[in-house]
Amino acid sequence: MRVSSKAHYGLRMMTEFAKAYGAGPLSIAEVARVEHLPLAYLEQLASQLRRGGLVESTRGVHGGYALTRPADQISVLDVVTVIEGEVSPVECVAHGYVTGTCLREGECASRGLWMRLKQSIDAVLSQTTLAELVADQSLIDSMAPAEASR
Amino acid sequence: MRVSSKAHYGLRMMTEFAKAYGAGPLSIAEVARVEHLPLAYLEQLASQLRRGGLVESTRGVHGGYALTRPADQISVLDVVTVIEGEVSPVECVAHGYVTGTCLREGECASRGLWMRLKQSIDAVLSQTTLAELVADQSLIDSMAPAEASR
DNA sequence: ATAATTCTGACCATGACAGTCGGGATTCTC
DNA sequence: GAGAATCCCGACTGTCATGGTCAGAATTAT
Repeated sequence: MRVSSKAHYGLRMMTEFAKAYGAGPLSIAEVARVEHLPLAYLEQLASQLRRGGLVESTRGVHGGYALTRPADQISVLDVVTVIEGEVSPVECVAHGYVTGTCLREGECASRGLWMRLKQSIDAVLSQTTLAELVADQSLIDSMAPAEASR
Repeated sequence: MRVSSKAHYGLRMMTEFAKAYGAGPLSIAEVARVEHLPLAYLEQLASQLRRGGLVESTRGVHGGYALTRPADQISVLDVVTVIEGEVSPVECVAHGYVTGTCLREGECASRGLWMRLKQSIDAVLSQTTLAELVADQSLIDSMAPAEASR
């Protein structure tokens, strides 16, 4: 019951892309720098995000990545799904589940529980967008200077 | 973002114990039989559940395991927690988290998100008790014969 | 040309998961 | 007391996901 740090990294990268949205592509070298994450690893994640359609890339000298749509139209669920695959506590409540695969199907009492759980998780993750994360961060940053001056 | 089958097995075993509650201990051999789960593996899980205080054991010929409290006082969260440890999407929202461990603490915008997520998951899992799972199962069983007669 | 980028595939170390196995300790039943 | 049914425990194992690293190719601005 945890989010992989892979997905977490991906999300952090996406918030950086969100901040840079509209100002040309942002390189992962830059992301690695400000987020203190391993560059080679980010490369992989960025590729996944691109294949998932969340970002588009520009190669060459002033290249980098940019969101394919505004930050308020990309939810955390979108990001997590692209990186970790569908979030589903057990196989039998996944979207692509084929009826009959689970032998216990008929007599399974906990399926309802898992479905409620999945819905609950999906709800939280889909309600939060990258735009909100960025806004929260700005808020935090604006308070930070006072505290950081020790 | 998934529940291990280990925890799932544990839960299934617990519902069997719940059904047998009040009628003496239930052996894991019996559980393995009706749930079609590997006995040797269940032994390990049962030990964990005992160490976690959810069941108590009786050795010897008519031995087995029994819940330490009524099924309506044991939540799914209790079971999952004993087997998988605290359910927490990321380290920094875990119960025993030591402030300062995460370098980004101050400027982390997603922490609020993870806390909401954890709360949401905990809520779903703690609201469902073993008693309810058993009740659901009885309901299913009472409908099943008609359908099973094909 | 060269430097900055993305892109790709291969590689690797570690640990969790999902078991299996062997034998010991306890307790009921005969 | 012998045996059988149990729980108990530690060690072992194979497979897979995670969290990376690395080398080099392709692309593009300067």
